[in-house]
Amino acid sequence: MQKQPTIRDVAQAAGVSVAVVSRVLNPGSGPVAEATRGRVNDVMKNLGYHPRTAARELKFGPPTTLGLLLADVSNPFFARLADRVVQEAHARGIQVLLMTTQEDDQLESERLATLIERRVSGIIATPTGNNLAIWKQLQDLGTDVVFVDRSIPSLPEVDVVSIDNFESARSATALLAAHGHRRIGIISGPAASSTGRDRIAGYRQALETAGLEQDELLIRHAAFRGSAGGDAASALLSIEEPPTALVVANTAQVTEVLRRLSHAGIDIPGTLSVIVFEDSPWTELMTPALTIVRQPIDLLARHSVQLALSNTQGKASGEPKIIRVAAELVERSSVARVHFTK
Amino acid sequence: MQKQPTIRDVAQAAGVSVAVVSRVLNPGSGPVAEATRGRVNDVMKNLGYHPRTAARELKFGPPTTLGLLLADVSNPFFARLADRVVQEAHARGIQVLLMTTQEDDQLESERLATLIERRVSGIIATPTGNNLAIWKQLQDLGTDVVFVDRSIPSLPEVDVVSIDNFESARSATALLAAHGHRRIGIISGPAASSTGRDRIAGYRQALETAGLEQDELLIRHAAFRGSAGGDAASALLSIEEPPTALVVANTAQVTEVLRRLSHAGIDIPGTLSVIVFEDSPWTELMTPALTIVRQPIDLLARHSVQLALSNTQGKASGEPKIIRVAAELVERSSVARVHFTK
DNA sequence: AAAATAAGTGGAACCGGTACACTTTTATGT
DNA sequence: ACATAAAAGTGTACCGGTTCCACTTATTTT
Repeated sequence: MQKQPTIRDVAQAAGVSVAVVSRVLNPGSGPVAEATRGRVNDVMKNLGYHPRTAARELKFGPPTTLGLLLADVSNPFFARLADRVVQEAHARGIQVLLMTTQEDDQLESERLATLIERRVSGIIATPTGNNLAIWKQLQDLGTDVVFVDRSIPSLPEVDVVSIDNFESARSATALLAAHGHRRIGIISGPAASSTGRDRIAGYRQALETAGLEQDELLIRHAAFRGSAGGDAASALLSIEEPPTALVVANTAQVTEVLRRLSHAGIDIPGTLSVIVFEDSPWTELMTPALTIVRQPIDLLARHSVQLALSNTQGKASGEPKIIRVAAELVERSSVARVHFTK
Repeated sequence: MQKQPTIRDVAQAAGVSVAVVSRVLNPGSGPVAEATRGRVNDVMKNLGYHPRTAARELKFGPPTTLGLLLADVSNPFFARLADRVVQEAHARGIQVLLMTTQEDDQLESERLATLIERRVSGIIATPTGNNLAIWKQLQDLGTDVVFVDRSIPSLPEVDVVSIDNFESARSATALLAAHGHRRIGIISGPAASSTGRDRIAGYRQALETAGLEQDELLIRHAAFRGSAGGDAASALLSIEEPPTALVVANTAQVTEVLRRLSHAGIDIPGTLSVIVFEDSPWTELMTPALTIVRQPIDLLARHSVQLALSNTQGKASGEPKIIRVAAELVERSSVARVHFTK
């Protein structure tokens, strides 16, 4: 285990001052003779010298790190978002510190404290909905905060990137209505989440347009974690006049819901037509292939990273940005015309 | 946007020296009167003071950051690994810098350079197989390197955590043989990857034990990325005497293979029995439910983090550690007894 | 009561880079 | 050839923490 060489070691070995080495390290920061530059570079290579980021960051806040605070990376949606965010960031020479909250606001506040101490330049997050004071503090500190997929209404000054939840749920519901379904159920995120509320609103709008009766029994909120989705599905199926179609608008709970339907022996789409908010390759492999709402994760990632670095890159803006990208309804085989049993 | 308070601001506001504030910050580093401690804490709270990690890291290498270098987080296996690694790390107060290589050794070398500059204390990685010199340098620098899921044979001094690839493939193949299959195909990772080789070796062992003929046509290597898996599947099905059973031992390509089989209208398990290395919830939702090899991701993550921090935590060891955890064969419905058509 | 010990605090060097102000060398113009 | 400007290089303060050491005051010990 070698001792790590410092800039002074390099300077001495190359017979120049540290200032010159620093200039070689940061081209454009000052003149260096070609010959000297070559010599210094050689020495650095020989010594295996690598400048320490920590030392560099001490002088200026680092526009070199970004915090990515997600609920749960084992959820494919977040996993793919993470993948794209990391790629986008790397393309800009930025590193990503990944943290997870497990939807726990206590954990969230701890993670945020760490991010503050690291003085990250930006944070991309799926907020739990609490810790309002900390989010505000972050912004006051000049950190670019971007909420992705969800928002917190009481923090209107934070940038938000998400799909158009209202329109996505509306069009999915409308498709079912167009297939003749009159009892359409929906399982969405917690009522406290912006995502959940917007999707329910879109759902209601579609019902209204189609002239269908709204039945609160058909609307279920399920927590993001645990088996809440499965329970919601069971509950929906056991009501007096069960739905003939179902929109699963809680991404995190899609597999839970499907598992429950499968165990209950429900025939899709014979007994129940289904549309899910989930765009993983396996949805196409199912029997039947699932009709899905596809979220353009690439766009979400690109916009998020851009916003999270916008202030840093001088493009400071007055107004908070709200970016809504359109989701795509992909029709496959899990939606059927309704059986007119009565 | 406030100016960030420093330790000196706190010291002044509290009417003490910076040394005292530092002691309050690091309990155990020296005596502080109870009254003083309280006053300093109050001031810190009022000023919204947070010590800068960068400054702290300048004095000692940071045992506070870990690099996680994965091929691709959109692959559910890696995603869940990332999730668990992050949780394990957080439980120890460690942060995780997430990077992806897309299996590209050029990108890998760039990411590694960044990790060196950051002086991370440990790296958990799925190596591409190249960049040998850099990996060696990392170790010389005292960074704890842990390869997870794969290894590089020419770097025997690096710790490795993986499932028992040989045994997993052996038992999967043996199960198929026990169901009467005599033509068993396998799609595995690149021949250059340790994972691919070990799994093939286990496969051969099972065939030998069962007294079955080995046919090189039944063994296919598929790259981790792209549509290689699908092509391998098509190729397998079009040989003169096609297999009646298939082990898909390349985790990254499982969905590609299944998609191709599905499009080809192959009946599973009627025409083809299938076992896949993939432990996502959806494998149970398929029709038929897939027989899988389940990788104990929790264990992989826990051991990886432990090893990646072992030197840091003083538990330096002479010998490189090789940890193999057992994978579990979960029998479901995608394996049938062979049809004796001849 | 004097001496030894412990507790609480402050001063300043240090970590490894960056950048400003400054000096020395080389090139340019007439 | 000489003045002058541009290029190359140096010294050093600084970023924001940590820590060693010296110093003062309070508490014990004999």
